[in-house]
Amino acid sequence: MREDDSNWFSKWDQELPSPDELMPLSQTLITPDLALAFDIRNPDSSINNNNHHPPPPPPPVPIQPSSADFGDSGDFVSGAGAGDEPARTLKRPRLVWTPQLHKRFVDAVGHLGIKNAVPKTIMQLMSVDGLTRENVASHLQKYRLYLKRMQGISGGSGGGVSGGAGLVSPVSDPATDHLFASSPVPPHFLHSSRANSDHFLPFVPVGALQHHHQMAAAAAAQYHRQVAHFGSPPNGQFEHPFLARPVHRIGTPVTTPATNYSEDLDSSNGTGGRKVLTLFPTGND
DNA sequence: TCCGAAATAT
DNA sequence: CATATTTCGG
Repeated sequence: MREDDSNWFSKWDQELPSPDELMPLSQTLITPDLALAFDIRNPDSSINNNNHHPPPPPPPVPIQPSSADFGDSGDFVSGAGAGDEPARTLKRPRLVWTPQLHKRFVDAVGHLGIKNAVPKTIMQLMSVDGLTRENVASHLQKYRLYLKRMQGISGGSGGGVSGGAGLVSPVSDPATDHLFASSPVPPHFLHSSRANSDHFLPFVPVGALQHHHQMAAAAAAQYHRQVAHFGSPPNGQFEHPFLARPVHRIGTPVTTPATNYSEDLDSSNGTGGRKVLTLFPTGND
């Protein structure tokens, strides 16, 4: 009996290319644009890490910077093309759920249990800066649908598919695998509500008690449209998250999967270019 | 207030 | 078309 028999995610460790996931849950979700805006560049060479104060200013509350002119309609800054002001009207761009991010999501849900898997809790457990409840809620919704779908198909509790050829696909459904299908799904997810508070979790709710942080997040000027969009293989391993900077680690002799390429995919799509902020996990997942 | 699903936008 | 955001009802 292995000790990890109960942990379904333990398997992932082996499957995952980077088994070095020993860090407590705590990812600083930052958007590239944000990082750039904040001037958070990676000091090449040299270990940086200054204990000195953190980067300038995470402008805690960019929102409502000055209550000088609001209150009455009239500020329709519609045009503003070039130097737009991100100060007000903070419209968060689109969130890109990367496999890694999704994994975290599933992790949290798995440990909480479907029953307690509520957006707020999940969000807190994930401890991902920048992630908001809405984001999680939306994703959670889709996730539940996905689980239900898969269960209905493979479960076959209904019985018989009389007449029509049932045709059940064990895994990887062409119509279902867009993101969830590629992510590990806890087997015992849809169990009946079970008493909670039993899953021993090696999890450390770091975000649970966040220090006094005041909703830092987004805000910053968004200029260039950086779309880091890495394609996702149909049914292959996830690719490594693009690193903001080549933080070459000494080890890693082999590996070095060249699969990581940030090609500039021309956004010549119907809608044209789109600005998307991608949250990247700090570290490897 | 928060969660859940629908509706809407991209 | 798929996915994420926003709105609406409980």
